[in-house]
Amino acid sequence: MLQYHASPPAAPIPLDLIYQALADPGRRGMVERLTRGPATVTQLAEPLPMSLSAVVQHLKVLEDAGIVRSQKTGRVRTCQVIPAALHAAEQWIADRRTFWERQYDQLEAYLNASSSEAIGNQEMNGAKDQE
Amino acid sequence: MLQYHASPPAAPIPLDLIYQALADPGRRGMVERLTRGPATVTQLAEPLPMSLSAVVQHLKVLEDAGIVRSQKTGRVRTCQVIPAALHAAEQWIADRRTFWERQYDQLEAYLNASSSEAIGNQEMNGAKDQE
DNA sequence: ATGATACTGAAGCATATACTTCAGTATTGT
DNA sequence: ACAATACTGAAGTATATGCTTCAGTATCAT
Repeated sequence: MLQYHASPPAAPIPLDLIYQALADPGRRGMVERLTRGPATVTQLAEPLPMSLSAVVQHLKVLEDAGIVRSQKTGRVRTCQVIPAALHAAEQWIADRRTFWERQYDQLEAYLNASSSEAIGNQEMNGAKDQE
Repeated sequence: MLQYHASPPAAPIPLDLIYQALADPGRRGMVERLTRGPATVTQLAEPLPMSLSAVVQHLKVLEDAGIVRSQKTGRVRTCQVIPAALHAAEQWIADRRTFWERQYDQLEAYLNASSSEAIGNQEMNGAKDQE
């Protein structure tokens, strides 16, 4: 069975670079295009309102972030997505989500338990305090 | 029933700002702290190796991205996470993932179907390393 | 061989980021 | 009242980002 985790993680690329790479709409457009299949630099550039040079620079950001891989054959550079990096970015958020879901569950429980009391206190502090 | 989607989405904050906000390790640290419960600005600043002013500036980035909300009571500003923005960021990646998973499924199917043939098609490969 | 194609790479430039320090302003504790 | 606390906001500065243009260098097609 072919797994998309199959490629060697090589280096655990820092989330800094991954999120930074995704922060640009042009780069997200490139990723979006690449999730539909491999593409050349020129194809990636085609819908974008900027020079080829600029696109190549964006591509470098994506490659440095480990989101995209490319190789040249003849004069054409073909690019494709590497799922692992995006997966790491998704996972970081998912991990936090388990926390805040629990937090909201606790808040919900608290509100249910004290529904007869004054709820409109001015602070969210009222719900929980720690440290 | 209290839902964490309950808060009004107000504006659909652009992914640019959300990913940009997450690109900084200090800000991710702040989010991480806030997923464990509300905190004051000073509490957020405590583990970070920078001035309070810097932390307040990071907080502004998180608020502009819709990731964090805060309000002041007396002289204390208390902050908490707003799940919606992070959920949007997670969702964007999840949406792409369905594409590349399908893509890999197709590749897998292709490989299975043509396992007796030459695998080295020219599409992505050549396995040319050149840099 | 010649020209078109597909990049590559260096410079330059305007704006954005990530801080710093310093000088305030309300609140709160004693 | 007075000092400590918890920020707030303006400047200033160094580096990073997101482009541009221009001048190449390899292919590839004819």
